[in-house]
Amino acid sequence: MVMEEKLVINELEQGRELAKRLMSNLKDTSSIESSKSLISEILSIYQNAISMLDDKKVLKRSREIDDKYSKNVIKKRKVFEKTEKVSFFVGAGQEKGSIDDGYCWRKYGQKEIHGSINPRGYFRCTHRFTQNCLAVKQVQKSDRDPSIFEVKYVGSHTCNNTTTSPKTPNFSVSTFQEGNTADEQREDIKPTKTEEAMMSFEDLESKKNIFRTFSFSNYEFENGGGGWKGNLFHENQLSPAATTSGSGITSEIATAPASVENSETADSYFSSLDNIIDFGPDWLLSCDVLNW
DNA sequence: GAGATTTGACCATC
DNA sequence: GATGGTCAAATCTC
Repeated sequence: MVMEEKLVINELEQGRELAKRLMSNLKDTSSIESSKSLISEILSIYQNAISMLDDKKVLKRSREIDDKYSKNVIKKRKVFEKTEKVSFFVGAGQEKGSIDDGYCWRKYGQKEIHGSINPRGYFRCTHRFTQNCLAVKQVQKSDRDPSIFEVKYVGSHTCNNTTTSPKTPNFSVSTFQEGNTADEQREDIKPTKTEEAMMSFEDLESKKNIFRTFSFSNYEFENGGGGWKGNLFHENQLSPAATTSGSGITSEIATAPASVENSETADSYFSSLDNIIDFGPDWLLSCDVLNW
């Protein structure tokens, strides 16, 4: 085990001890201030641990990219120069119908993913060749909760075309952005062009709201409409309505814990943390206390 | 017939 | 060698 990993483990162990103390404190309603202080410490420790892991990852990625260009070889397997990956968690009851995100997607592949029950669908922008739009998304039904779809966006739209007028979909969203620490993600959320477009038509009051689980009605769903060209919402062909970049380590994770497993970064962190601390109702309470 | 989806094959990466 | 991402021919839908 390398030194950095030992340090991370040490940090997490400290967090575990603090969490235990926090649990004891929570039984005593008179020690709320003390609990808040402990929570701050815990968060700081986890942030350190995550940052350590992130630094390692960034260094590794940097080496990969350097290798790619130094060899001047075109790789068929995509090496994303842009690390913007977003996961969406589409709520229940949406297997049928459509969520129109205003962009036109074309499915170009589907794969059985090792360790996953459900296949992953691969979509790219219809205008890929006409407008050189490199936006891509991957859609996979959650193994834990079949009513949830996990959607990963890679790249942003450079095309001008949108398929329809803006829609108001009904889905829950949880996001994370690869390569950023949790605090950076919360405080420095910069949407892509796609995201800006989506936010404008969804009438979201602020970027902060994106990181709250939300749902609102969708006319097409509720009326059984066949938007999105009438066929994109069979199980692996959905198109969620909004893209947001930013943190996955937000309250969304806590509100949709069953859905983070395929996230490349946040899920691994949280699956580990989950073994250390039992994220129960108190955890959600803690998030509220800290204004997450 | 045009455009979208399906699916097996190919290939890069790990 | 296993896995995941993409290609492209076959097929389907409108």
